[in-house]
Amino acid sequence: MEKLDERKVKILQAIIRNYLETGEPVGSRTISKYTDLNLSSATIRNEMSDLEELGYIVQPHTSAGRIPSDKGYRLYVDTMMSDKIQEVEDMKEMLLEKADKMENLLKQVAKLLAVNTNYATLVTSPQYRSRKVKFVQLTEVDEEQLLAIIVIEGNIVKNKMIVLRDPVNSEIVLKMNLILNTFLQGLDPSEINLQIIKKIRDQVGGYYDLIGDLLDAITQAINEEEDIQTYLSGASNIFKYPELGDMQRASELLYALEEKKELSDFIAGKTSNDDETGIQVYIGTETPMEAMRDCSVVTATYQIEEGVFGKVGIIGPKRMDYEKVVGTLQTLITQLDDIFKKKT
Amino acid sequence: MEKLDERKVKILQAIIRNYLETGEPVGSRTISKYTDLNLSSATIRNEMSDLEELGYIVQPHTSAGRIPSDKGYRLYVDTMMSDKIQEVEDMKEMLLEKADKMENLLKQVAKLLAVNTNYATLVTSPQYRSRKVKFVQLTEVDEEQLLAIIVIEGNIVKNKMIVLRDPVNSEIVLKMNLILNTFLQGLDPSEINLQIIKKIRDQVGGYYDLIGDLLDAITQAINEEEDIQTYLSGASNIFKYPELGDMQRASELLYALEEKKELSDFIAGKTSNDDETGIQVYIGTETPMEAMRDCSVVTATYQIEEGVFGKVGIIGPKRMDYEKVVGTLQTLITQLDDIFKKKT
DNA sequence: GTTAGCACTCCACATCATTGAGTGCTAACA
DNA sequence: TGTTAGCACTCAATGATGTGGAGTGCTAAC
Repeated sequence: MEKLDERKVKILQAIIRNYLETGEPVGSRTISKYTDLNLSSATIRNEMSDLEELGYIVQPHTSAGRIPSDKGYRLYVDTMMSDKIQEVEDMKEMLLEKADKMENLLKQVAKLLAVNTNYATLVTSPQYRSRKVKFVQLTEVDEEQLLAIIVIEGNIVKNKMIVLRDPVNSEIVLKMNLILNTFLQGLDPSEINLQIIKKIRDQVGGYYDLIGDLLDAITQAINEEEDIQTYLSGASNIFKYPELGDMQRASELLYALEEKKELSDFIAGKTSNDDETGIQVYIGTETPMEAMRDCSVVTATYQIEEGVFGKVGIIGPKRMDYEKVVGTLQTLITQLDDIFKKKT
Repeated sequence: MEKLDERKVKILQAIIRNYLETGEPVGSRTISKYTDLNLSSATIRNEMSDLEELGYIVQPHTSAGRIPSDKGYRLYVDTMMSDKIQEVEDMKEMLLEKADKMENLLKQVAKLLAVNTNYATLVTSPQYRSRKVKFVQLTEVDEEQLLAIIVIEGNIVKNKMIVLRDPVNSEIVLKMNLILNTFLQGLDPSEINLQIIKKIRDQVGGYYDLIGDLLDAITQAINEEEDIQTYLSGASNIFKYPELGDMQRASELLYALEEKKELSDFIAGKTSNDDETGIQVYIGTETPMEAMRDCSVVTATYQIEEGVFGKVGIIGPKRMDYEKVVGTLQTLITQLDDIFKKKT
């Protein structure tokens, strides 16, 4: 790739900035006035012609101004963005207000981001890597039901009701409690196999059905919700950007957002590696989804504790305000870090 | 209100049916051919003129056909709908597949409905009337944390981590367990007041901070999620109906759907009274929301157990296929009933 | 009471001209 | 050699205009 001289860079920057604001193709005269380069429109035209040849900008049609290409945006995001400082001080307060439950917190985050940025946002629930059993606790609810509480590494609490086939007495429950804990502590659900079951059965002697039911329930509870939850907010913001707005496109896009599967796979999938802040930008066709060819996606990774990650994604038009979005995400991530540190 | 003679009813019915299918204003000639009345278009015109005067149909503009008014739809829904039998046999199976957790079940329901009907659907989580404590169980997690598990009437399980200010020993935890249960069993969160706290403090003697923290955590856990959750699905279906489709409208509507508060208040709010099946239909301006003036909403109530209700709402264009929607909801409700009965 | 016929209305659609923003190119200038 | 002014050209957007067709209302005849 040819290196751009400084003037070309400035012009490209001006074009992108202007386009981000207006959403309209920008012409040479505009740039001539907009920048402090003091160049006539004609000169700009020549430069723009070059920039187009190099692939940084494109013309939607012959007699229109230029708009940035994906390549142009990419250059802008990679090298030209100044680190704006963000004024999202109040975010933290608002976050803390309802942050008592993880699920609510994440919903809150999604909404907050959507309102702040005017784009659609997607937050995925954290993915717990480790699923080792910390301890199990059985409690009698009534004659017919037993409540199993399972605490997993990272203090995730799961619970499951077990319907009893035969009545049991408190003594048995106590015994079970003890035995289950001895055998299951520190185990992964994948490690709960027939051998373990056999050992437990040998220990207890009898109650085969019950043991089977219990272990079933426990593994089920642990594995439950393995499918990452995703929280979507601000989808209606899509309509604020006319370039996404012809029914057809908007419909597809909205469908893609609703049908979160593919999107959240994409967002959650890649662990960021190149950027130390964990923020990544996907422009246009850099996203894997057809419906999003006119969009850009900015993702960030938050960390709850060692090894427990979740993702935040912002979906907007290609002309999204990258600086603001990246800035907002950066502060958000630090805020979240603070909150989680405090909680633990 | 004047009574319509049989012929007028037939014509009105034909108009509505036709409009439901096509979404276009329907003219006299169409009806003349469409029905088995063997009347010329001129006669139909006269009748239509009458129907318009009576307010059952309207003309979007002078030289166009007629479309049903809200009043017309209302009559149709109230009296003219034949009870179609629905072919949603497979629904039940699909439902059971992932029905292990209430939240997942409801999401599943919303999605299923959206896919089946091609409208947007909204499901609200059940509202538990009774919040009486069944029992409480404290467990030590580690030196710094205590896990409180609270089971509420209806076997709703809540849990909460409590960070300890001072270390405690197992003996104290056991004692607390016992005392908490004796005092809290059968109480509503509103009944946990200073008197109770005082009584508990007297019993334990000391550990004032701990008791305060515990009771705080417990009441918090009980009240948490009192705000009804709502699950939205199939919002992108909106775009399938051109009459909702000019950007402006669609945007407002989508926003209303996303900003679930108002909508879910409305859907959850009224307890159905007039229809024994609990299914209610709101047409156009019968809904309280401005953004939905071009929509109809059909709601149904499901029951988990005595006194525990949730709602299901389907949002579509006024020309929604009322028969199908009502039918589908009816079978859904019975399916849900089955599932919940089985579970308990 | 029903029907045929006709004048009328008005939206939808296509056609056409106009406008204006923007370009590319060339020639002149510094 | 880089910059600029000028000019012809392109093309989307806009608006005016005309036409066709679907549909109505009304009247007169059956």
